[in-house]
Amino acid sequence: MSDGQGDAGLEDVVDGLLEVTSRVHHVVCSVAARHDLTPQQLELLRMLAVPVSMRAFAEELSCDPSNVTGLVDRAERLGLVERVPDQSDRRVRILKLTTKGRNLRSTINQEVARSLTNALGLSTDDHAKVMSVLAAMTSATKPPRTD
Amino acid sequence: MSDGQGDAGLEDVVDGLLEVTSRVHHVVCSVAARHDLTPQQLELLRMLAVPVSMRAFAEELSCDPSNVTGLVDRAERLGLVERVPDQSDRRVRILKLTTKGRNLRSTINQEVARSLTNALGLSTDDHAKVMSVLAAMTSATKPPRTD
DNA sequence: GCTCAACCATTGACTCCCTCAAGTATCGTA
DNA sequence: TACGATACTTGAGGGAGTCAATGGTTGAGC
Repeated sequence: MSDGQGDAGLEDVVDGLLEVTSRVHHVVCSVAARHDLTPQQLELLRMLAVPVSMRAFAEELSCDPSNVTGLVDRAERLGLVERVPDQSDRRVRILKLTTKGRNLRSTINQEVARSLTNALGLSTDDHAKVMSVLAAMTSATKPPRTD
Repeated sequence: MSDGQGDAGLEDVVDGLLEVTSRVHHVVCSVAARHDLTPQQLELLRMLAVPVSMRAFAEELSCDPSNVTGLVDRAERLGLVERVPDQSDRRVRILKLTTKGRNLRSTINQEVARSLTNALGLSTDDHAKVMSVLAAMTSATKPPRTD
């Protein structure tokens, strides 16, 4: 519509991408709600496959460290995660899932996979083709630079 | 890892999907921040291509109507949107972009498209292949049922 | 025509998410 | 040992979101 015809399909790709993103978000919220979690708490569980420091976690999330404090406060209150003091540096707290947290993480991962499959019809698609498209997108630039 | 080999690739597809979703979200937040908007305000602009009632908007967003009130309050304060009383039903307020809102919407759409292209390497991909994958996902089930 | 249930939008109370600015404790180094 | 960096926390403040309750409006039945 705007300039030529070179990018004829780009607008559609962008719209499709945003639509898919919206559906994924919807699925994630729905699974989270089922377990009385916020989407952020669910994301915290997903990211804690391996213990990390508060600092490292804030960087992975690209957010302020003080935000992680609050996030972890609430997750700790739910008994999902614990702060373990680092042996070599007493300033550092290592975030680790509790047994309850690990179990919930596993359950949630399964439910997210199943719900996404239903919501997006993943099972009826050619996984290889889908993967190649997704892989191309995520490998384009390693750091999530936005511009 | 879990059961057989039938779903061998599903876990990877899910992970890839969540990774792409995360990157898209990051891009959207970044574009929004550039214009002193929250991601939700940006989404509001995107969705208001055509005027709708508060009620209809809440349904599109799958959220409580009172949330829309707040969202629109802030957008109105920024001069991006206005509430127009409906002629045929005086309970209803129609949401309409102002000229400023329409201009910003257009700018933002371009910026989102450009940033997504950069962040996900869309330009180097085969648009047709990407579109066919995205279309399959969004057409799988019309209503965004999550389960 | 009048009444009453249903409906649209708003308000207030509450929680979570998030950022920024300060503050505390610890580390590493000179 | 003193000092600048680093890791985390705290407090203030605002947006996002839900729920319950309220006011104005509509529409259907009597």
